[in-house]
Amino acid sequence: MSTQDRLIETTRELLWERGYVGTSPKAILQRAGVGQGSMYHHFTGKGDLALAAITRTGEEMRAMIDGLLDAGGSAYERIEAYLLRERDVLRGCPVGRLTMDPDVIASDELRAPVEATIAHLKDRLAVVVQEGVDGGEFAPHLVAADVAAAIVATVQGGYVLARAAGSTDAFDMGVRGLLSLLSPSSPAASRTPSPDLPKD
Amino acid sequence: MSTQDRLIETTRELLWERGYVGTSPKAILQRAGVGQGSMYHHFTGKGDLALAAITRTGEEMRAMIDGLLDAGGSAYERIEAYLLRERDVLRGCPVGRLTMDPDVIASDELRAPVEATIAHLKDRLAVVVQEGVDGGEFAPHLVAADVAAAIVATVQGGYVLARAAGSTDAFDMGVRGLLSLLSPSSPAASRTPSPDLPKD
DNA sequence: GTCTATATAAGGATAGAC
DNA sequence: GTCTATCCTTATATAGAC
Repeated sequence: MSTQDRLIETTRELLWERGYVGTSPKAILQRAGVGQGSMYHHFTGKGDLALAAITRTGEEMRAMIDGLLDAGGSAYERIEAYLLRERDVLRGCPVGRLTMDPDVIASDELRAPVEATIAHLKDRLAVVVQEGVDGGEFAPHLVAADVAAAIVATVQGGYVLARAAGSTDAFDMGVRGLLSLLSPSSPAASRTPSPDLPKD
Repeated sequence: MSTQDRLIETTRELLWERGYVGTSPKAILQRAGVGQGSMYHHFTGKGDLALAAITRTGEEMRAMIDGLLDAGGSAYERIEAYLLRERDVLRGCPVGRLTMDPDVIASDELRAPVEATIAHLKDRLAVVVQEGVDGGEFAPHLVAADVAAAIVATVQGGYVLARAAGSTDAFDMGVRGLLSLLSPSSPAASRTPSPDLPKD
């Protein structure tokens, strides 16, 4: 791995652990094992390096989301797959946590990849929810975009609950609660989409 | 207001805006308009002052929650009142945002009031949800504690979505999505709890 | 390209005058 | 109780040697 890559990867780790304001160039350099000069050779400064790191984290997350939602199965199953995917819950979301960082939010450049990643997740989920509504899996009055936002919010908020309590339990509870609301009629039944009906 | 109170109030503001790692004693003193000596006279240091500030914020929030949930109305109405209460959405939650602060999470003392506040909110909502289930307002298969966690998570995550997008819209969408899931059968109908039936 | 040295400011706390 | 002065460390960046 190149020195430049080492810097980006180390920065990704530290941004995840401590956020932007909590991460110093010195901490990055020490953990990466490189000198000051290398960093300022490849990047103009802390912000520039953080931008590269956040961008890469966002790309990775989008790829993971696409992988989960592109897999087969009913709408409910794909949403369930997203909600139940393995996570380091107590570490929080490497993208979402940046929204609580004042310097990230204050910079349109740093916020852009965060916004793009969250928007992508919401949009992809909205399509799945709409498919579920159209296929009769979900209640017909549901607004796909609203439910998608609720799904993303439940996950992001689940991290908050878990970290507040110092335990992953609250995250799991929130996810279970949301899934139970998504399947109101038959909680334990296998859910097969009803066949398409002629629309007239 | 005493100097001590000025310090606490100013610290609450800054913790809300910038979190713990992003808030320096110097910034507090400048905004409060007091000298170094006063702070170190009343508090042992930054952490001690932050503890007082977080504790007060937590107490205020708990009082507000109780006020909302103690008010009359159906279970749905009280949950709706909590979800739709006026908020400075783009500022985030003054308690929840602290869970993303590495130094707060690393300190059991600083985390305690955060945990207590979130737990109180979850517990109070769980009681309301259970009342809604028992009264026939909500689907009988719902687990109150799980749904309560989903409600809190939707709000906390809604802040994340809103701040990522730089707009309050996503917060409102998530709340609408959750409310629509809570009222699956009759989205627009007025919801009157069905009368209690004898339990045997 | 990478390193060490240096510079300026800020973070966080102490000492002691008033 | 409150203030200013001082102290040591860290944050962030630049300069220049190799």
